[in-house]
Amino acid sequence: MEYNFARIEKKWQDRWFSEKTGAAVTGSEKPKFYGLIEFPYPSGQGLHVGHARPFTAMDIICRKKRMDGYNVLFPIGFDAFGLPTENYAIKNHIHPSIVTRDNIANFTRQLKMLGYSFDWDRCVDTTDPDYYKWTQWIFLQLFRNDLAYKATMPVNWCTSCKCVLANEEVVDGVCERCGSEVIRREKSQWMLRITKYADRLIDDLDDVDFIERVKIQQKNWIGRSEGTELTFATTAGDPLTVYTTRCDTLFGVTYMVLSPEHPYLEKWKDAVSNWDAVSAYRDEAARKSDFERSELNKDKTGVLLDGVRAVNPATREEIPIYVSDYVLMSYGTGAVMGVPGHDQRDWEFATKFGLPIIEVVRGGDITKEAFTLKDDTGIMVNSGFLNGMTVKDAIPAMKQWVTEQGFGHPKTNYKLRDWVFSRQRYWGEPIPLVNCPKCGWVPVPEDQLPVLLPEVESYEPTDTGESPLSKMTDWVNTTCPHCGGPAQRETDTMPQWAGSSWYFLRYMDPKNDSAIASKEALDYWSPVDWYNGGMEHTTLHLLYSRFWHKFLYDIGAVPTKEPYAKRTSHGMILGEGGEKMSKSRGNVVNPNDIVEQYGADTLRVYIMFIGDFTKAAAWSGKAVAGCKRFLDRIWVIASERREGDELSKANEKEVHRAIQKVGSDIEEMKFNTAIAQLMSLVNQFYANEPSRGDIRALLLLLSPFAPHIAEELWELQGFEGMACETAWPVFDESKMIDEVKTIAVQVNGKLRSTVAAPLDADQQTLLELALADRKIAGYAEGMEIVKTIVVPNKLINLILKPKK
RNA sequence: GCCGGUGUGGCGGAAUUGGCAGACGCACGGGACUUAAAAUCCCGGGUUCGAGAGAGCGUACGGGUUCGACCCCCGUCACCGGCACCA
Repeated sequence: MEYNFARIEKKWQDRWFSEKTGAAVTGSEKPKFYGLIEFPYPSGQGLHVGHARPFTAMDIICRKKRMDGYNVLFPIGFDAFGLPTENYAIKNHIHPSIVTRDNIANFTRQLKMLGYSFDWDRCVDTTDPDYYKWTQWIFLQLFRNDLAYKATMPVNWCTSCKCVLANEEVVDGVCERCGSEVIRREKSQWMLRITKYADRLIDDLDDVDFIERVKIQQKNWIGRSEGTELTFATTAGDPLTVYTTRCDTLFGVTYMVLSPEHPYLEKWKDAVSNWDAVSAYRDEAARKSDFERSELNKDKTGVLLDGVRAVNPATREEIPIYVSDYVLMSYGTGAVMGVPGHDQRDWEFATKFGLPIIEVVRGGDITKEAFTLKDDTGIMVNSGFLNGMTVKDAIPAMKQWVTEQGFGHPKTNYKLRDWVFSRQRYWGEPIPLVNCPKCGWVPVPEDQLPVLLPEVESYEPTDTGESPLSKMTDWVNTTCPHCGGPAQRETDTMPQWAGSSWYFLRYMDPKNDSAIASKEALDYWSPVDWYNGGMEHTTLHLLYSRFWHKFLYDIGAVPTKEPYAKRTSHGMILGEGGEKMSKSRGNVVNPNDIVEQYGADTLRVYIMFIGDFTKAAAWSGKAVAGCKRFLDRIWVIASERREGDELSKANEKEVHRAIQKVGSDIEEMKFNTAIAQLMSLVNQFYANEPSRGDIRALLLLLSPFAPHIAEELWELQGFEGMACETAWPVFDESKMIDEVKTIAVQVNGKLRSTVAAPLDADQQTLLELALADRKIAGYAEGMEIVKTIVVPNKLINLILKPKK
């Protein structure tokens, strides 16, 4: 009989979906396991082989967990709001909701074709009003708790998408999505106060099992730094406050710098004698994008503020104040103290402007570059009461001094900024607020949610930068929920990150119409036990969703502080030549083609065998065929009716080892070596005819990886039920023992021979066996044994030296 | 520049974390079956020298620790990812 994968895969998928073998049961007595993958964006291109890697991995884990007796929640959904769909809709004059519906249908078909054991009854779609009702509800809670606010600020503006971008969406000065230029633009935007959660987002990482590089990347992104705020008196009267992490260098401050956006510039206008030059510099800086301003190795530029001077509180000396765009308004206070001896940027500025450079930490050569080391090697000099101390001691000493003197105080700063939450686009969740001339911003009452996205004629972006919704006057004009007077709806929509910030909660109870999910479901399923996803989401989705979840925890809406107990990450699938897959390179592999040619099981096995799951891996068409060959070999050996329900004597050792190895490899995401182990087992069966019991074990081990062929062979062999619903086999360590061990024999640390020895042979026995070996005897000739090192059951190393 | 990561045959990758480097697969070579080819099955293989038994050299490079190092330590180089005038 032939291995007809197309027929078999269709047959078993129909059966799994009709019998709902992937269904999760809220409240079951079994232990629960919640395995999560990042739900896909349903693009027009359809499923990519890149999706297949993490999806197959988590499917294998979840299938194994079910066999281990867990009540598994393994859900799927679609993150369907967003720009590509909207752009496609505009270009082809099809409504985004229709584009979305078609794309979801296509994705669903493809996901089912790969045999993933999702609980399809829990499928969510972020563009479904029954879903985004709750996205809007969460926004309203944020608003009520003063975590959403409107602010006019310079924002990143994509010139092509005609839309505001979050900092995270700007990559190398261009739009992450379309690659167009991003400029700065003043706009009034809804903001979320993620910065209020900065400390908890860092500190609570200690309580979760995330891979280390995710934790480090999140910490770096949040960028907490412990420093000091210092206040300098000025001749203009206004005290000037700066932030520094090196208050120990205060005696070395020889000038001050303000950012071009610093409010004091306007304030000091009359006191500044060269205002024209200052004003011109400021205007020039304003015209530049953030990217231009921060371009690599740019020469320092700046202008002296002629007429105002600051006073160094430590030395009491007057020092000049400059304006320069190397100081950012958005970090710290927008002003810095210049310490050219011990900060490289200050050193460059001082060198260019001929400012004095004072050494206050000994250890470097400040005529050549700034000496920036902060460790114990530096000793304070030219620094009054700090002289002779190490930098390490000087920092707290200075902190204490400035605090006592009233010049400053300790201060923590963060690189993290608040989250720009508005988008001037159509295809997103409407922000459920009404602007009333009398009452200000008023939330839409919760019983009126969802605020539906209105049907519009044109959803094209406007040149003014207003949302397309602003043209819908019927929809925009409404009454104030508070005073009943005429008012206007907010026309901005939410960013794509909104719907994905809480979707894992909705899976727990997806049809609930009175809450994001029932308390019972939240208590039962929380937290997500294992979340696997891409590293590219570490500082966006993963951080945003942790923020929302902590907020929901604070208002009592969810039972855990953290949403995800464990986070792992997979490597990218690259094209055949090791380059990123892209349409322009023409190296994109379509899963449909692979499934058609080899079947879903082959694709699943190959994508897991391709290499280390955590590292990038290049596609190989030849190697796919090798995996098909592996399944063919299984078909041949397992489709034939076998005798004997026990494991065969010849194979039992290898079977037990495989049960152990495959099981532990799945837990550790070492899928490639798990499959290698299965291949070895099949090779073993080709050498020693397997019993029916041997085949049974093989099929169970195979079933998470290649579930269709495993079920078909399971049925052919006449085993009961379905393999995917059978318990994972148990290994017996005592059956895995070799009675005879091959022992490596080293002479002076070099491998010279191997000998066969009984299990657990002692040193004396091993020594005798080694010396009985012809080659070793040759080496030992005329030598004496100085030392013998034995690693039980592994190795004996003889240290020899010539006899005197 | 800073923070992470990686570097092993012709190729993808293994190595119980200090104990026989190269599992498993791809590609390749040889054999069996076949009129022939494909498919399948069996065998082989790091590299150099050697007819051979065998010996030397081998985990990016240079040192070190150790009876013993792909693994630990110090230094260097290359590539990948993230951040980047964050004071």
